[in-house]
Amino acid sequence: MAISGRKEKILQAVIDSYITTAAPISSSEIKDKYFDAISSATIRNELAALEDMGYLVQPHTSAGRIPTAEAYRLYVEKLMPRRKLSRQELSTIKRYFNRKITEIDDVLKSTAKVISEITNLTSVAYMGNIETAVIKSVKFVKIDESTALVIIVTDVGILKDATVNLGVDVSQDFFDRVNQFVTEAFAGRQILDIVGAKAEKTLDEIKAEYQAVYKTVYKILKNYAHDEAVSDLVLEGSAKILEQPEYTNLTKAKAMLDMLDAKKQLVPVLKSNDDFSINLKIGKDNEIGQGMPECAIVTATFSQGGKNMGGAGVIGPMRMDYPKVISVLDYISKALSNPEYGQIGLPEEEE
Amino acid sequence: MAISGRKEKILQAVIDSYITTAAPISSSEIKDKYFDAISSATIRNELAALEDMGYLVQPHTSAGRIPTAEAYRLYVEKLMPRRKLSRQELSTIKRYFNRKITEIDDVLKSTAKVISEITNLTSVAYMGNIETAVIKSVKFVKIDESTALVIIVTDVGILKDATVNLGVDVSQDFFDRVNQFVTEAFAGRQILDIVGAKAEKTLDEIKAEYQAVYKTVYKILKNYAHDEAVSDLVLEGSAKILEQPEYTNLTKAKAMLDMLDAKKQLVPVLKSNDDFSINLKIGKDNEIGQGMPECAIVTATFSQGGKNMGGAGVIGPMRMDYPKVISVLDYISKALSNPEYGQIGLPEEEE
DNA sequence: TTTAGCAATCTATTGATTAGAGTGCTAGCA
DNA sequence: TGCTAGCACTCTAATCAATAGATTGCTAAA
Repeated sequence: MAISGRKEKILQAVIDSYITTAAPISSSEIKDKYFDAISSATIRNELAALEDMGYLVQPHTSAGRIPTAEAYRLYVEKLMPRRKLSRQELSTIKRYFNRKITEIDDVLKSTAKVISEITNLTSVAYMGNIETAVIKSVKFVKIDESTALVIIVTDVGILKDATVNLGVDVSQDFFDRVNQFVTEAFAGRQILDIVGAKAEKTLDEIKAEYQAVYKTVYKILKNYAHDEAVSDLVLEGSAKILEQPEYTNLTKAKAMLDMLDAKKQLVPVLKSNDDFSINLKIGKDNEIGQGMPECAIVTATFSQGGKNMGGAGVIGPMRMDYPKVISVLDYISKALSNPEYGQIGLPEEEE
Repeated sequence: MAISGRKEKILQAVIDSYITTAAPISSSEIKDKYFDAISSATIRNELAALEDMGYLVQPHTSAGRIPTAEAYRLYVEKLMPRRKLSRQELSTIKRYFNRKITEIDDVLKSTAKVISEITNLTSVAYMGNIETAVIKSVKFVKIDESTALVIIVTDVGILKDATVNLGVDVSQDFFDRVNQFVTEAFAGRQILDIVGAKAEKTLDEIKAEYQAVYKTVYKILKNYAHDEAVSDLVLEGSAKILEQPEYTNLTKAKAMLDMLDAKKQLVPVLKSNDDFSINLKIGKDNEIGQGMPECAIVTATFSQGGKNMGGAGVIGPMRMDYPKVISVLDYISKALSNPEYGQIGLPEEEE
């Protein structure tokens, strides 16, 4: 059923009000604050209709109305006023990204922090599937007599490096040759390919002296392809969830925080539906097993060269300031997708 | 005033009971569960005396007694039964540390995780002052045409590297010479010395082509000497705080979580009193500004070669399972202080 | 189609009452 | 001198009834 213009306005009023006050709104309150021209009784009729349509509910008979998940969805898609970031918000973002940012990890941390600060919600940032990254080069760097640092450079950044124990002291010359060998062996290929291919190069084909390093790199890549996803999820401001009135109920708060603590569970929810740049999951959309409390998750993805690099977003009550959240996410998503954009993503080089 | 043997036993009974039940204990309950030989009236007298001595309080007149911070302190120092780790706990620890552990960061994460899992409390792990680390070598590694990775190897581990933009494509030969130069310039010295010394080498003394790299390394070290401490603090299981009955009060819970969120505040508290291997801060000891809720912080430090490397511990209600907490911390502290101990700290090298 | 009016419903708060827990004190006993 | 039984006293927590207030849905009239 199509929704009339007046109904739309009333629904918007209810949502606007609920987003700021967190309390059910009554027909007379709507009249006073939003519609001076029509009576509360008329509004009541409209409210009843909106309730029939599934956009509103009453906590109990003698209470006002609150929006349903369906209402929020409509709100975000059609009703919501679009807004721009304020000068202050923009400068907050810039401030965060002007710090030293080197590894992928740092980008995630900064992103999550700034989103949480501006929206006052729990935020999350994660990296896209690293498996599809293409390796550009591999280097062994000698650290001391018997250990080396393995550095794997990919098109999406430097992988968190690992040290390996070589057992014996080896010459610089050997390192040079090894580096040439491993780069030749791995460069230009996707991690997925390398790990996925069955018994790709039998070890026999490899010169004996390189077998150990080959195995080492292979093992590191395999690690990344599998369980590493979890560590590349950064949460910020999980305590902020408690500021929301919907989580004054301690049981709900606990459920929420537990879910956040077990980051692993979040990954599939966050990574699903990555087709759109802004993604809204609300109410039933994001059931994680049983214990998932009612909440909304808004995420934005960022990509470079058509390749999905990762995403970031907020987790909070369904009643959240969508215009603000979406404008922030939109900005940051664009910024991260394009390093030139506002200097974000580039380390500051001056003093 | 000295405390009689029977008072000690009664106090211990009160604390034992309170640690497990979280409820005030009455004189008759003490009699039933711990002292069948003497009457509840006698126990009441002793309890009144212990209250006068400052070891017990009553929430209200018709309630039982609960221990004070003072009581816990005495408990940990004298009364508490020492216990060993169970086989299961040991295997949990081993399981955590058998994963790939490379950078300092990973050690902190694993340490925090395992402590939190075993004690069921919020845990924390941090790195000691990096400023006193002695630099062993510095390396620039070429990543692509115009960027390089800076690796600083110290006696406490590899510093998280920063990428720098070189602007122009430089030859491998240049890298080799640069690496020799920076290592000569910085190796063997404490970060603190380098940063602290005023205008140590005027840039004029340095060959023009090396000035940029010199400045880069200097800047990185300066960063480490200052604000970097915060990122080297890992928290785990902050939601666990909500499982404790003392934080069913939402205001208290919020205060606690906020404090944990603002990791920065924690640093001075954690790093104070690092003289002892096990450190107990309880009640008033750890007032952080105004909002700090009543809680206990138990930390252990670990060191290598007499040098303080960092610490780890738990944060929870004053009523916590001290015997367990302390035995875990003690074990982990020893393990981390000595890499040979139980294979902890060494990456597994097999499959 | 809108609106005024009103009965009906439900929540939230208050106050009073009660049952129960636990203490402190007193007086008697070994 | 130290222990204990007994009892009055205090405080909490739970229950219940009563009340005030909020908000609706419905009806009938404009």
